[in-house]
Amino acid sequence: MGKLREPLDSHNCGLPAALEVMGERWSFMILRAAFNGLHHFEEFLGALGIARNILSNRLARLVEHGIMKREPLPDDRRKIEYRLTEKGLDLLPAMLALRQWGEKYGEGVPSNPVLCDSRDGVPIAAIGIRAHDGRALGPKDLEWRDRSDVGVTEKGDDSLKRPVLNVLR
Amino acid sequence: MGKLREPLDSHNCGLPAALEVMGERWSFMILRAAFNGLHHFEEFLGALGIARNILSNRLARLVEHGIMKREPLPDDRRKIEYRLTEKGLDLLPAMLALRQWGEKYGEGVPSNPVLCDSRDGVPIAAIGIRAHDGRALGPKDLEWRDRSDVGVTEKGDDSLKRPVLNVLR
DNA sequence: CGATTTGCGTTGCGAATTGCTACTTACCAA
DNA sequence: TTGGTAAGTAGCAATTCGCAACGCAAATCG
Repeated sequence: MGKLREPLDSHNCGLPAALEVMGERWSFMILRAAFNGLHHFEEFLGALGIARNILSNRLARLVEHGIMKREPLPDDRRKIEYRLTEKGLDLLPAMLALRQWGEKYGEGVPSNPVLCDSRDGVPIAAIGIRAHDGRALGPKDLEWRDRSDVGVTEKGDDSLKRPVLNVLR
Repeated sequence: MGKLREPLDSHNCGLPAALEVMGERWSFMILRAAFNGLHHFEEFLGALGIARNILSNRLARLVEHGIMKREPLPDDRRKIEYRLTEKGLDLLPAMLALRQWGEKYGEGVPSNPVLCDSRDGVPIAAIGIRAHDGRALGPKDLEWRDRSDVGVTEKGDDSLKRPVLNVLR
């Protein structure tokens, strides 16, 4: 039957790579705190209910993977500033998508604060899937295609195309 | 800028709610497998390198939280079909955002298969943050605002003051 | 029919991870 | 010097993970 059954390991998917760090407990919560303006060990410690050794471990791991950077402050050399790197900032869409999902299905938890367009102060749109030209796409507008088949044929060989909706039913 | 320091617990953020299930190990990988068309216990078991008891536990938990549904097949009552629910399908944007991030910063892992617009077969756009009207936003176009401040006109512009809850989808 | 295989799940146990609490080291301030 | 703060470590209990073996009902085979 289906020829398109893939190994699912990290050789053909960025998801395992992403989860290597962000899949660990507290990673996303630490990141959220960082996005909300926290920068110091004791701040994270107070805001999340995390144990010291775990926080220490996670921060080291996030730094190690280039998601946060660690630099001692010159004016008080006890203090260490943890800041998001570019790589860390790039996780914002994933984090917001997760948060919006949790908010949609959670027990009436209206998230706060809310991320807004600074131009007009209006909250951002829901994170969603869009076509290359920006059109919003729903589950029925989507299909998995083999990478080698992408762009070359438009309506030629459909043998490698799979509708996403067969997942639903 | 100093006023916006929030408790970060699950009372004002959907992220902890989302992580309650999806933060556990293997949850995202199981979901990815489901999105790729796997439906049965032994299929998941073979595709991911997961232990039986863990898979059993995770599937039960995903079902328990309404992310997947479990139904025995009538033609072979040994077989159980695990399928994504609507709630599970709604995790696709978050999963894709994570995957794209992992792919961007991973060791040259071009993900396969690729999600495409079924209308023209072109791969979808990168998951990103957009304004309510669809404009793509960068990190510098964003600001956190208290929920009570959104919708009540800012900068004297009343044309956009309608309370935006779920603009898109 | 009886024997074997298949699909899904459970149990037991050692290993790894987490969490709690106390301790340490470096620094600043009086 | 004394006291307090910031970051990190150490020890130990509790939880979770992972592997292998076992259980069991439903299908399949001879």
